[in-house]
Amino acid sequence: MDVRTLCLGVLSFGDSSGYGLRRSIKDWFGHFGQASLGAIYPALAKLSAAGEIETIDHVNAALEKRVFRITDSGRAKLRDHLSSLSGQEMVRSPFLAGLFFAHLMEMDDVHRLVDERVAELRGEQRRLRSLPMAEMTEGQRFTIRYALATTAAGIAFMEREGRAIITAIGRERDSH
Amino acid sequence: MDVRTLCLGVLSFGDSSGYGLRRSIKDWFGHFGQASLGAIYPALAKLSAAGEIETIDHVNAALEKRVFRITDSGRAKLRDHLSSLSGQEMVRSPFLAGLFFAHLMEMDDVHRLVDERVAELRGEQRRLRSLPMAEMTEGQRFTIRYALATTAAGIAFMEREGRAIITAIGRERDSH
DNA sequence: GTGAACATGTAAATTGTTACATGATTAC
DNA sequence: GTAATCATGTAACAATTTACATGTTCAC
Repeated sequence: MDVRTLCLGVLSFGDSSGYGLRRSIKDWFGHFGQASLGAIYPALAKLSAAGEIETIDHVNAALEKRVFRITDSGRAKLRDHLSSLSGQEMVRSPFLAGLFFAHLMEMDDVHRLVDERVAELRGEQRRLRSLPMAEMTEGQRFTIRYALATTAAGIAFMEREGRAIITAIGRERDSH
Repeated sequence: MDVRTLCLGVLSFGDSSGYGLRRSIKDWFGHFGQASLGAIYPALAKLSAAGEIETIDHVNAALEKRVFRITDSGRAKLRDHLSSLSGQEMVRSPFLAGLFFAHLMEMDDVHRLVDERVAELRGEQRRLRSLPMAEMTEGQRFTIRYALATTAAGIAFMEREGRAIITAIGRERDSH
């Protein structure tokens, strides 16, 4: 799902500003997609030009704020994208990349990487648990349970082996 | 890790052609990074221009094949990149995106998505298990165990809830 | 009053995907 | 002979990141 579709996805639940979209994408979609502001605003411009979203007039002189609403054409486009999704997952993990090349790194950096990963996992767990599951559809709850299951497995693994790998890498280094 | 660094990473283990790099990245780094041929060849051109890799002369008139070798400067660059890695992970999951918006999809598409995800997970598990862990460094083995742990959690979850979610979404749809 | 969060946008640069274009080798 | 795999590269296009540039509102 690219940024354009992610935006349509959020807007299918209700109107939002560009800035609000960033928050929503981070908070609700964090476990399967992400988008930065610099990608969102151009995406919004393209969606507007294509008539898939429209700007809602809105009374606020001081704070410059544009609110967007998805159109019927936009809803159709979203459905369109959904029907062509695949089951693949793309993971980019600087953490695992670092560990894979730990033999070329400073021990301090390896240590930091492990600590950061644990913090990230716990943060993700917190985010997922704070989502209002009671108000969600079956599909939405499913994605959260799935993400919680893999996150929990990551945390359990790190708790079991996170400390040990540091000393193991150190030992391996000494023996060469 | 971008494609340039991924290439340097493979080449730090031994010489390779552009085509061979694609295979190696898929087979060894599949759990933390990916790169297509259309990205690898331009990356190789840039690395050559920067003197971080060099072409090895090589006797084969018929089959056009260039073999690359990492230089000292390339090894330094790789170490450089490694020291600035972070513990974040970026996941792009069309599968979870689809499930999140299952209420807008055809049931057939949801079904297909679930089946594809299970197949992907099993394929990934097979790939990870086929890697020669005995010949690897501690860090490399760690990345494989970590990936196996999260993959196994994904498979277990799908086996537990994969069938049920289809019927649950169907029920939810009927009741509205 | 100060810092965080809210708010919008542009632009340069980089990055990457997909398709095109071509041809050799290997195993069945 | 034919399909898969090996092999290199380009080009059009799409997408994204990061930094720049500016200003408001709110809570402490």
